[in-house]
Amino acid sequence: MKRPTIKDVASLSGVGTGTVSRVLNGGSVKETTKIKVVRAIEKLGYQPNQTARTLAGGKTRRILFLMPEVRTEFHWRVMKSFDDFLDMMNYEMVIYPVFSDRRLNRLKKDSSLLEDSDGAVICTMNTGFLSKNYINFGNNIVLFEAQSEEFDCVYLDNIMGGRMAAELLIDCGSSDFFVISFEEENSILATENFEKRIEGFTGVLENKGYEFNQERLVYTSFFFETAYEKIAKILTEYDKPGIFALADNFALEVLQTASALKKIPGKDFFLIGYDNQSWTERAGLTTIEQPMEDMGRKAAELIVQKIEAPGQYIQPVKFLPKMKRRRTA
Amino acid sequence: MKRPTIKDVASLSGVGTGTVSRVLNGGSVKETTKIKVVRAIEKLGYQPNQTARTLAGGKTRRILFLMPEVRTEFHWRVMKSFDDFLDMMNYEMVIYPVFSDRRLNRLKKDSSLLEDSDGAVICTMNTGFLSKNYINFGNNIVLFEAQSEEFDCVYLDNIMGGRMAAELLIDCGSSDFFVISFEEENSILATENFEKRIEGFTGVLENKGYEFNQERLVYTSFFFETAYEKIAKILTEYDKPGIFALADNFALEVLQTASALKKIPGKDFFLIGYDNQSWTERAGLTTIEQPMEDMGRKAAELIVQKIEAPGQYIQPVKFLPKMKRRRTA
DNA sequence: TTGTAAGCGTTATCAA
DNA sequence: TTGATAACGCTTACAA
Repeated sequence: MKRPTIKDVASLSGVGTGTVSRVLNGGSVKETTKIKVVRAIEKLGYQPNQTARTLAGGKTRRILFLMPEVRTEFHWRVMKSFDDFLDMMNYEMVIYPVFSDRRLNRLKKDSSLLEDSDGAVICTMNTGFLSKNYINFGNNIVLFEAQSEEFDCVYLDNIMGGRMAAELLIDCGSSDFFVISFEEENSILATENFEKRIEGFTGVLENKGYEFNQERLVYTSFFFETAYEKIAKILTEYDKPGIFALADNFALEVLQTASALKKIPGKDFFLIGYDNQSWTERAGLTTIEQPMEDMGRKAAELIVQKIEAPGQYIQPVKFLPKMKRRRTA
Repeated sequence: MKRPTIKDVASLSGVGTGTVSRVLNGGSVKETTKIKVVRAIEKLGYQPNQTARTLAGGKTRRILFLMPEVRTEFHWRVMKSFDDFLDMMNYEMVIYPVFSDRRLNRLKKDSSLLEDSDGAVICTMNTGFLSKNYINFGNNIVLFEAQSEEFDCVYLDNIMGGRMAAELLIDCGSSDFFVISFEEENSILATENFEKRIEGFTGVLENKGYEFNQERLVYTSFFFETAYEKIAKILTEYDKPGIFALADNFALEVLQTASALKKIPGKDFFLIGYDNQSWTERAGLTTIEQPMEDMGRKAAELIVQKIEAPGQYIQPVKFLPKMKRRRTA
């Protein structure tokens, strides 16, 4: 049994296909005919064919969310907030995980997925590939966690975040400073964000005459704690070291190492995280907040705006970090 | 500037569209004309329009992966392995995260997304909603981490996993047994898997005359460690307790609690995790392996098979858990 | 307010 | 081996 088409609906309700299309898409139709059509639709269990719609120039009401990473609390919360707004506007979100170069190349090679979407949000990704014109996104693009002159974008002022961390740590009385960062596994993941945090951080230190060199940059990983020894060394060899963890995840590792060593945060050492993840308040971790929900929602607003009112100017939206001061610094 | 179509290629190379289509899809074309066409394609930078292809009767070569959870190592690795095979077969994977009832209802209400896919894999979800016929998936469905008579499915024998845990813990000499589980946040997430682990576990205990009641079931959460006190109590009040953590995540919490309490795993208490996550070997955690990569690949094989050779029998594929014995038990 | 018909970019059939 | 042409199911002028 074949699936009913718009023609079946039209003939069953005794109208033209144009009329059916109009009731489907909200054109003006007389109330009585509308009722006839709706009844036929229900009777047949008709569902419009999305492929045909797209080909005919219609909208999909679907937005593609490109993300190189989906496992972090940050991305999870951004995604949910993004979806909340989209749902309200009657759009649908689909995730395209870009966890490898291969996935990215696939997208470049076959852009049908993008064409089947009204727009795309590109999240936490190196955007170098974009300007190379590899991909024709049809212009409905919003960048997330990236800065750009050419595209609408939503990002946090990471340099300021780094500065705030340095200033507070200095205030606390530290004179030896360390940064905990991570080793990237995914070359697509935008690391500029982390570099800017470091830039802001070391900028202030230099300014105030403190030393900082590459040896004070410790690498761990997002999902496995791998820097125990190095952190332990910092905690034991320095007096009141000031540690800036570029993500709350890393701060957790410091906290646990300290706990094993019986070092007390806020007294024996000072620690600042980044993100303001949900567990940090309970843990008493001083951290730099990223307003994830606000940022996710803003990205959703921008992409919907672009779709529904094309031809606007590029809007770069900068969010400001906020210090959440708690026990560790 | 409009994107070139097959017509542009045809006229530039002086052939008909049918011929171009044939070189694109591997029909028989004379070598010399083929060269002309290929040259035109390259010159124009022509890319076939997937939407038109689909409408003209083709497939989308796209598979939707429905997941209620994307943050765990388990789902991440399954997803990657799944994608590896799909990519090899020239399919494209897209994720539809089902992190709320609302998302699920959306899918029920508007199934265009599903129709735009050649098939769907439904992962770790309560499948009750499926039999209600809410969704017409066009029959290309594979269930993952769920058991069913009506659908192809890939799952692990969780009852056996539970049994193996109980037997080993008994062997180790424990006589007090505990299970660490989690509190669900997402009603769509299939909890049957966890229930079956418990079922197998307690089944063996009862059989061998050991007591187990609800009070010995401790709840924590996947992403936040919330059971410190309860675990500490178990570790201090019982002699050589045997602890079965229903996921490695929970086992990690036990390990950390024990470390703070100076209790030695494998001596003061025995601990078995579940999954065989990548950090467990280094940590010396005894755990029950789920062959994530094999399972992901199998699901990919099944869905491709269903798409390319329809009308097969339902295939339920059961994987067997494997004990990875290490220091903690 | 409505129906008709011309696209949208392919694939597939059928003559040539 | 080819080219012309009819689908595929919809949207959207345009005319009535």
